[in-house]
Amino acid sequence: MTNINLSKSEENYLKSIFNLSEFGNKQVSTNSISKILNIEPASVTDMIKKLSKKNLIYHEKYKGSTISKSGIKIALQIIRRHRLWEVFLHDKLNFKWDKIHEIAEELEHVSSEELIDNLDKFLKYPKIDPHGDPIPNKLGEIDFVDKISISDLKVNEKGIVSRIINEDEEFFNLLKKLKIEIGTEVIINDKIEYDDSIEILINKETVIISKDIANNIKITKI
Amino acid sequence: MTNINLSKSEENYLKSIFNLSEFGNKQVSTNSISKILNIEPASVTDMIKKLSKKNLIYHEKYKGSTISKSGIKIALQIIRRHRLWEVFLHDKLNFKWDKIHEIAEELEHVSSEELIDNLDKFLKYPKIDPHGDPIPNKLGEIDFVDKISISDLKVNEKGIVSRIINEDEEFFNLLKKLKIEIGTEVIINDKIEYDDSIEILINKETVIISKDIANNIKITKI
DNA sequence: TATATAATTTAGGCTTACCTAAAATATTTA
DNA sequence: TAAATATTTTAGGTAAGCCTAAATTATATA
Repeated sequence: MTNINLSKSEENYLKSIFNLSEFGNKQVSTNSISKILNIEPASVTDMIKKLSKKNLIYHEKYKGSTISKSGIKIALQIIRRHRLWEVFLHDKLNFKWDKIHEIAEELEHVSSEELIDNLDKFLKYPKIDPHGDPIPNKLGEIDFVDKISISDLKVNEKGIVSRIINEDEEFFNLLKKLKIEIGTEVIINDKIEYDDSIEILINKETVIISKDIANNIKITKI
Repeated sequence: MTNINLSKSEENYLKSIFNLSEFGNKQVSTNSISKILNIEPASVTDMIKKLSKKNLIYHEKYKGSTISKSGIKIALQIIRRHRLWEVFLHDKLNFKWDKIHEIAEELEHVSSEELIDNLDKFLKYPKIDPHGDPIPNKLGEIDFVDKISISDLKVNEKGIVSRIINEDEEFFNLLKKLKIEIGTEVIINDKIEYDDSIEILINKETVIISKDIANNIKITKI
């Protein structure tokens, strides 16, 4: 079970396929990979063939791709690297929440296992990254929590912000404005039927957020 | 004066050419680049053309290559990244002296300037890396010191080990055996004419080292 | 200085990872 | 369900960065 050495491209495809597959459970279309990676469908087909030959994914012509057990294992390692670097960049190098993703995209492809394990130790084995996403451990084990977003709460229910899905700078700025960060307590005041927007109470202030925003903020119900 | 974005290959060539040129002063042969990078001379010629077109080096057909001002500037930035990462790996992640080079070879190509500046700050602006090599600052300024090696000392002269040139694991193990590290005080007991080996006193122990070993250990005369 | 040898370059090829255009297949809709 | 549309694949092409073999130029040596 020695680790195969994958190229940066192969790693990026595998990571995207894993993410799109919802932890390996869904078949992934060529088009969706194309969109996420900003690469033409024809090129995606090429890479799908390559990854299939390496048994990292299974592919049914014209139907879609499924990630294999070994593919998942590798994808989780890449995600582990990415999230550990994000913790480092945020906690140690004082990067802002919205800048870390881009740099971690590069760092995640430096593949020394010893490097990542030592980094993990140095950071004192963090469980989540600065976005609240769980960090897989050395074995690829990961906590599957926080599947609830603000929009899943009912009126008067409470939650603590645990994870931010959208990593764009604009979204980051919005959250800053709303004074929402990981750990913030949120209470649902009202759900507005007209457009599914939600009135919430944060830090004693009432704000209305759209359904889309609410979907992007995961919480732990309390 | 925006930074050109170079590929990993281009960066490696530029760094090698800079190193071989002795800070830009010497013309570098195609063959010497080929040997250092373990790439066939014909391929080196290809890349030389590419770097020439970008004005990072000057090339005279069949004669050799000289690194340009802007080439030097970029090379120093790559060296800066490499050495800062080495400090991080050694001081923060507790990597052994002989393992850091290989990993830093990868990390040095992650080119975010902000990343390197923040790393520099986090490490408290170190002046030398774990091998004793000086770290260029943000502007590419570098201390040119430690040009003297043990073999340059005369009998009875003293020095403090400041820099280890050879970065191989074997050399590292040898130094460990000899109890030589950066900061160690060395006194020359005798110079043996027969093969130019040198008898030195370290930590009250007398050892004889070959001229080659002595050449690879730079010192500050005291 | 002529010749042998060494260094360098040119020419042509390969793989990776992308592309566009066209063909094949699947899905939606009338 | 047939036609229109969307998705996916195939075919053929490109640039980067490497390769080998052969040609060219420089250097060393007899």
